Amino acid sequence: MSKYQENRLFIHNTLNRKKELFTPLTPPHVGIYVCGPTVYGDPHLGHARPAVTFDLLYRYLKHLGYKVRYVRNITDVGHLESDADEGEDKILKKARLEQLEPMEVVQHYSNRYHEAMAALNVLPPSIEPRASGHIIEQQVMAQQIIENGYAYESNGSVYFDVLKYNEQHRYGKLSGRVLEDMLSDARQLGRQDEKRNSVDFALWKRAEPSHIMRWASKWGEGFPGWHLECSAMSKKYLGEKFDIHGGGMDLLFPHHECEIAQSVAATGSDAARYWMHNNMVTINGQKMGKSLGNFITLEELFTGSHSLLEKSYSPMTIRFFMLQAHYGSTIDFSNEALGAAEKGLIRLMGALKALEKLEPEDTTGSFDVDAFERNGYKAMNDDLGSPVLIAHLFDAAKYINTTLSGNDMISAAQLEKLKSLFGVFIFDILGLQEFEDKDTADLTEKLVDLLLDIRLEVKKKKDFELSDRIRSELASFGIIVKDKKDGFEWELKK
RNA sequence: GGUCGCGUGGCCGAGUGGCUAGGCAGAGGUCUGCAAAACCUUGUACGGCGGUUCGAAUCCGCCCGUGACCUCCA
Repeated sequence: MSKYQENRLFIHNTLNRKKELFTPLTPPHVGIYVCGPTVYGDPHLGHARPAVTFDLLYRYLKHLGYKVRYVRNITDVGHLESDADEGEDKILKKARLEQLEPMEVVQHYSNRYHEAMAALNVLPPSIEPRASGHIIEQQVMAQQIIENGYAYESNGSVYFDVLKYNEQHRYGKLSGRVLEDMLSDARQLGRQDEKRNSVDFALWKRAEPSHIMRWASKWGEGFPGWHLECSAMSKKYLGEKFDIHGGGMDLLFPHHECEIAQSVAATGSDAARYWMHNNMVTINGQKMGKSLGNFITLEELFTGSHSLLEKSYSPMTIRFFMLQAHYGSTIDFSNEALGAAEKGLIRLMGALKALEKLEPEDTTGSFDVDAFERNGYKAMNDDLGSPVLIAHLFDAAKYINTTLSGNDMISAAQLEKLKSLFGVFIFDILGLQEFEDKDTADLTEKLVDLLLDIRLEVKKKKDFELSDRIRSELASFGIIVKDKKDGFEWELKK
């Protein structure tokens, strides 16, 4: 019996705003599509949230024994800067500013993103498709939508006919919006002459002569619209109907609403069965934004090089901090909160190490390991309740420490099971890693220097027994000490 | 203005109609040459006002505060 048959996983489905029992379309296979980054800048805190959230989902589903295909795209074309002006592509704009080929920008920031995700121990997805690599698929889908009567060509661009679509389907079923309200609330937009209605959105956009990211199409040279890539690529790799679609809450409207409309218009299927949305990140209670001056990249966080940061925070601290909040809640970053998370993580990892030192006895200790197991899974089954799972881990940590200090005991069976569960929960599911301090190398240097300084003092006192012992023990670790007239040098032997 | 969400002890953050969440910080103690760690003990918590109920922080209404989306955004 697979684990997924024993565990009833409930996930919050944005489609009806309720927690629903997760049942895959074709078990044991699970298909997930998550909206990835638009690669035009360094990865920041906002990128980490969905990445960690859906990494947790991915890890848990795999742990339960599902065979998961996890598709997370890279958007390297198609996000318009603004609908009101020239509609300049973000990546194109960045390329202009930095005098680069657009694909250079894309490659550079894709690499940066991957580095940051690896540091956060976010597993790479099964497939990471790029929008620019799926122009044909997007054109085909746009054409299908035209043929089905839900899109029209206008002056070299193709627009989705939202009003027409809404006659037979409900545009707004995901975000809870009502088309009439949107129409009455419509703002005066530029280029509206091309669109039949203000709410229509582009499937294909004509490229102005200055636009260097362009592809040939039957409608002329242009580039794909904002939302089409995800519909086209999810269909290609997961099929017309798949299990879970994820992304940030900010994408709920219009992005995901448009995806549903496109999929229905093209194939008749509304694509995903479960829609999951992670909530946003705030900094000191404020939305993170470039204009607010509180925009923190992951590298700045890891190195502490931002004026708002009192110190650096390791990738694992960031990951742990995010997991201590439920993915559906906003999470506020502050030095105080991060510092608390860091200490908590150290405590947890300390208990993990303490586990190795415990000596089992014949008597069973007070901790109910079976209940710990049940409660851990129960927490995860309840819409990925990582904060509750972590709370249970802290309870276990307390028991481990109490036992180590001689105030409780543990049987061999308990110990074995606890070790196994700690491994499963901490490493497999939460995806935490041993605390790898980025300063470890620096620390080693300082430590050896300190030890050799002390050895110098010892030598002055002619305690050669101790000084020789320091040298030979260091040598046993591969550190070769070379005495100089007035000091020392040392090196690490390969 | 419209839509949706949130408001929990010094800080972060779960939860839920009646039973200790947890972490960090604080206080007292044990241990200790000192310190740290660990362990033990400790906190009038649930925005305000009404209502439903035997009982609400948990359900309903109103108000206040706050945030997200409505334009690109993770």
